[in-house]
Amino acid sequence: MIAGWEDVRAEVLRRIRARLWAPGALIPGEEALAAEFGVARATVNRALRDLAEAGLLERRRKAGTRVALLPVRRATLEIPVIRQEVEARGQSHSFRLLAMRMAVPPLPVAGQLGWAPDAEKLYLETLHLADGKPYAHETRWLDPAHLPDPRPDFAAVSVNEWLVTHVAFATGDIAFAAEAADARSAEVLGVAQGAALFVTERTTFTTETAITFVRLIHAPGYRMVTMV
Amino acid sequence: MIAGWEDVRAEVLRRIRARLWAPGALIPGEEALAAEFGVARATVNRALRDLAEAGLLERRRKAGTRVALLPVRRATLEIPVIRQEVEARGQSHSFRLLAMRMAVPPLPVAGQLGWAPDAEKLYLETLHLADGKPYAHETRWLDPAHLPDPRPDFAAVSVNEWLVTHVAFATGDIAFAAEAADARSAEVLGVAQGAALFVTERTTFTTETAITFVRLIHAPGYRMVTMV
DNA sequence: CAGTGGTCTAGACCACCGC
DNA sequence: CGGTGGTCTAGACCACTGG
Repeated sequence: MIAGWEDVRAEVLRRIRARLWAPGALIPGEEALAAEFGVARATVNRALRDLAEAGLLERRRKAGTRVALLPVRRATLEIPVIRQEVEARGQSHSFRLLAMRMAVPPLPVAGQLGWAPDAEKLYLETLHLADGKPYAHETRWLDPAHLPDPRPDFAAVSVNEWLVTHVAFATGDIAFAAEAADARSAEVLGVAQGAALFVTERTTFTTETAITFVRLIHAPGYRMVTMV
Repeated sequence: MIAGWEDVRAEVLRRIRARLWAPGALIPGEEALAAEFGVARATVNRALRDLAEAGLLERRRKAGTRVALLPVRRATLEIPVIRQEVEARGQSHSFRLLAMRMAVPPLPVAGQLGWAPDAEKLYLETLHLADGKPYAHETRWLDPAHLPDPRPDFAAVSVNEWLVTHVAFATGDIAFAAEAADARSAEVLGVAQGAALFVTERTTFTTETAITFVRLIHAPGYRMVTMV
């Protein structure tokens, strides 16, 4: 018995899996499916839209709905505040502010953020600890124009967390890579130079200008996991 | 003028950014917002549901809708077939099947997949090339029970691609990590042992049983990028 | 131009769960 | 228990775009 949109989705999914509807094939229109399942068209729409967002269907007006030829796997990553991430592992989080100074960012950084190439910005370096052991080495460039006049005490509240809770949500991009530990990260994290480390880079923009660029160099063994 | 659900979403987002609705605060109910914006409640619902999925709002029946205290950043990764990934970079994709044999998987692999610890499975090793240069080293364990009787010619069609197009869509998990190149990967990819490499691990299940476990060891310089 | 998906509406019922 | 979000319906109009 098909009642809700999740039932519709399940049935459509079954037909795709069973190859009743082969990859690339056109499936019946919303109206037809609504009639077949005995539900409203809006209910079918909800189900098909969900499958399309998952990458299993391709929908175009007038052209109809097709089973995706090469279903793109979409994985959703949750990127929590470091403190949450550490505490979720049952460890206690702490951090040390290693450096905070005004400086001119490297050209590639300034370029990506759309900052003037010789303008001084705030540079922050933080070591995050889990149960007192090095967890991640954070280096960050921050446009101080986005800070309130009495600057927040970043030795008490981590920059990461202050920004998340006090700066307007914005867009940005995230990149992941594997890098060999440089001298500084090796020293800070207590690993050998050249060790393979997982690096996260995030750029955050408000509607127009870049707020911050942060590199998070994770201690060895770090894995980023997601469910599909 | 607010007309569609995207307008509602934009306005709600504006109020969150402007801190008219502070983190943790209860926002008006759907009925109230619908009245204020002059739209149907379903339209408000669509907008708020979208923001909740994005991690900016927390919604609970009876409790109402609150602005998330620590907005979880959610990033959606698209994990294409390797051939698509390479071709999207404007390069030509090719591959070489380096090994294909029946063998007993290592205990951790068998364990994670729920396979009997001493059952033989199909082991496949593939080198993917972009413009003829090593792009990724793929090692895979595959349950041959999911293959048709005349086994597909994996020297002609990459395992990756055959599975995507011929095996029912399923669930699974994905993990990313940085690892030092072992002897084999170093040799195959033409890099020094110990080089920092980006590794993707995927486990794929049908409704009940595991189909395959694949490790993709990317050549140096690989970056996985996502937009938020 | 006509068919398909995208969306809106007004009203309704219901599941959940804080109070 | 009662309020809130979750969902369904029937009908409608519209945007897009393939033929």
